[in-house]
Amino acid sequence: MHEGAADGRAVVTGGPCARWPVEKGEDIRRIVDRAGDKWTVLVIGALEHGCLRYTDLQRSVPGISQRMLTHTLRQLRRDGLVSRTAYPEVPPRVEYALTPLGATLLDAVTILVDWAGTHHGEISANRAAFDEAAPSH
Amino acid sequence: MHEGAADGRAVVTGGPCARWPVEKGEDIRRIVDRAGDKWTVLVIGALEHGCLRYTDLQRSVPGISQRMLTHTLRQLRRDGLVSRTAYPEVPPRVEYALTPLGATLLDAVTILVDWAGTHHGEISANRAAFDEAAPSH
DNA sequence: CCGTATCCTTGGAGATACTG
DNA sequence: CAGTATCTCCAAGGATACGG
Repeated sequence: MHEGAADGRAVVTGGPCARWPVEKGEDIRRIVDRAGDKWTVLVIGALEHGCLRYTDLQRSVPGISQRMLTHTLRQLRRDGLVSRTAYPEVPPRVEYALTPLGATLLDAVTILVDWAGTHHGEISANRAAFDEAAPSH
Repeated sequence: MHEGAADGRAVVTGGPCARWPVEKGEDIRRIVDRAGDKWTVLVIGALEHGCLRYTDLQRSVPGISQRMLTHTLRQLRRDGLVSRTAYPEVPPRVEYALTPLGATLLDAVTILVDWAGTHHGEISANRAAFDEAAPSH
């Protein structure tokens, strides 16, 4: 880390630090991307209280399309975040539930949601003020 | 909204609970959406150590285009998450920094990133196993 | 009931070129 | 240096219809 630049010139900004999940953390970036995904968050949120079946999930996550529900569930299963249990019954029944790993993600995501809930008012106010200052451009 | 259906039918799964950020929490949903945004996360991550100027941010967040950097910064400023300071100098200089509010978001997001880092290996393994079990379909 | 397959639209995002 | 403006592309996602 060659900061400091002891030449008397402007040092203010700190330079290219980026010890964060860039470069090397491509994988992590993709995971965060998925974890922050709109439908992902809502689906695992819906599974917070226990297992749900397909149609229940559809009802629990208003606005989601079959396509997206199926797709999201597939990703989550693939990552081992939710489990799928199919009962070979006359009217087919399939239940989805969070895995232990999925539960830990729920925790992390809940923090973010809580953050949004806590500061939602402040942010709205900020937006209003900003838009006020910059009418349309 | 004609839900409820008090007809005594199947109750197993818990029904449409969704005491989560659905319906009413449209605002929260949008905030989470933004907070989970790829570039947003990377930009505030880059600002973790202090203020940076425009070009420094470009270097700190490899792969970001000017368009996206400008756009992301605008959103963040609008939400009051980062501040912008322009110095009226001969070669223009503009510095961006996290606001206190932005710092709290960084905390929340860091938890998610840490989660990704912690379970990244496990997830990769899960994916491999899943893809193994379902070759192409 | 539980999905998969297909079409089609929208806007997110990169590349490029230009101003203050 | 610090952006803005414009074009284009592509893929995420909704609607719909069908299969197990």
